[in-house]
Amino acid sequence: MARAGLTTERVVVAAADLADEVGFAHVSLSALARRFGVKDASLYSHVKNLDDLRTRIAFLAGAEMIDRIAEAVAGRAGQDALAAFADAYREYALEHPGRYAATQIRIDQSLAASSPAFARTAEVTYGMLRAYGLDEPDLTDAVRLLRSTFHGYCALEATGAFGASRDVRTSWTRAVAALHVTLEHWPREASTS
Amino acid sequence: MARAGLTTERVVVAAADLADEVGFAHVSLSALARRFGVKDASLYSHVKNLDDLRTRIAFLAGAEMIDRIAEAVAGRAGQDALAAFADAYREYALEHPGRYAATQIRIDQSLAASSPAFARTAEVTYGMLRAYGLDEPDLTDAVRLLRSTFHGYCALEATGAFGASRDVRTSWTRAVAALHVTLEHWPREASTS
DNA sequence: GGTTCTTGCCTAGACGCCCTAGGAAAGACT
DNA sequence: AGTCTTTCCTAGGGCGTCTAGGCAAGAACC
Repeated sequence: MARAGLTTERVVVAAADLADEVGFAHVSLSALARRFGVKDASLYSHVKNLDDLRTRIAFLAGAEMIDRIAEAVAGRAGQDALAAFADAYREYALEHPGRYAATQIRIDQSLAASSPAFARTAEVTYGMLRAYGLDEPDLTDAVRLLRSTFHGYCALEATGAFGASRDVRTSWTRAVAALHVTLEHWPREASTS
Repeated sequence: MARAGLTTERVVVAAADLADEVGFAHVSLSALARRFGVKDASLYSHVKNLDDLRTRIAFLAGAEMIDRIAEAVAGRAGQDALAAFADAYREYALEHPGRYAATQIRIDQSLAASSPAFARTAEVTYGMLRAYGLDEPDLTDAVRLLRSTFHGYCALEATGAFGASRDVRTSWTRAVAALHVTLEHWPREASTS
C-alpha cells in the first residue's frame, strides 16, 4: 500500500488548517486521519497525543502570527507602529480563527520560555513601545493592557459578541487610537494612588 | 429505588459548579451524572443535549454576573462606577472560571435577545457610561473597548498568560484607570480621521 | 386505600473519539 | 538479495454522546 508521507510538520499544518475550518475545539485525530486517508492510530507515530498536537498548533500559530506582525511593524514607530501591530494582529485572528484560538491555550511556562516565537513576540512588542518612553514596571502594565484589548476584541468579534449595528472595523480603529493616547499620557508608577 | 430529585435547574447549577472545578471544556454529561449518582441517559429528561446544557450554563452565569456587577455599581457614578464594574467583573471571572468561560460561547443572536440578563447587562453598562456624556455611535465604540479590555484581561489572566513578575491586580487597577481617562477624553465621532 | 397516570430514572445499545500493543510491509542501506 | 528502520496497519479497551424503550415511584383520581 502506498504511504501517505506523513511527517510531524505536515500533520501539524493540516491540523491547523482543520482548526481554521471547523474550530480549534473540534480538531480531532480521527478527523485529521480521515483527511490524510489514514487510520487514526497512524498519527501517533508523529504526534504524542491530542494535547501534544494542540500545543504544536499553538506554537505554529504563534510563530506565524509574530512573523506577520513583525513584518507589519518593521520600519514604523509610535502610532504608526501601534496601528500596524494591531491590524496585523486582528487580521491574523480573523483569517485564522482556529490557529488564533490555539494560541490561547494554557502552555507550560518553561516550555513557552524555550520557544523562539515567544522571545520574538516580547522583542517586537517591547520594541514597538520604545517610542513611548516607558520604563518598568509601567512597561509591563502597558503591555498587559495592549494584549488584553487586542485579544479581548478579537475574541469577542470572533464569537459574534458584537452586534452587527456598528461597523466592527471602525470601532477597532478607534480603540487602537484610544490606546495610543493612553500610552502617550501613561501615568508613571510614582503617581499611582 | 429512591429518585435523585433532578430538575433542569439543579442539573444546570451542578454543571456550572462542575465547570468551575474542572473547566468548562471538561464538563461532560457522564461526569455530571456520576455526581448525581445517576446514569447519564437520565439527564436527557432535563436537558436536551450537551450543547443545550452549555447554553444554559452560559445564561445562568450571565445572569449571576450581571447581578453582582449591578450591585457593585449601584449608587456610584463616573470613575467610581467604572472601577466597581471592572472589579466585580474580574472577581466573578476569577471566582468562577468555568461559569465565566461559559459566557464566552457563541450564542444565537435571537436567543440572546430574548434573555433578561442580556437586556440588564446592556442597561447597567450604558448606565455606567452615562456620566461620560457620550452619544452614539461613540457609545457603542466605548462599550466595545471596555468589554474587550475586561474580557481580554480576565481571559489572559485565567490562562496564566501573564508572567508572575508583576502583580496582576496592580496592572488591572492601572488599566481601569487608563480606561477612565480614555472615556473622559473620548474623541467625538466627527473628529475621527 | 386502591387504581390510574405521569414521569423520573433505568437498561441496552449504536456510534465516535482517544490511545496502546503488536504486526506487516514499504523503502533505505549494505 | 538480504537486513533494518520506519510507516502504517489491525485489534481492541475505555470513555463520551445520544436514542429507544421499559419499569416503577409518586401524584392524582376515585
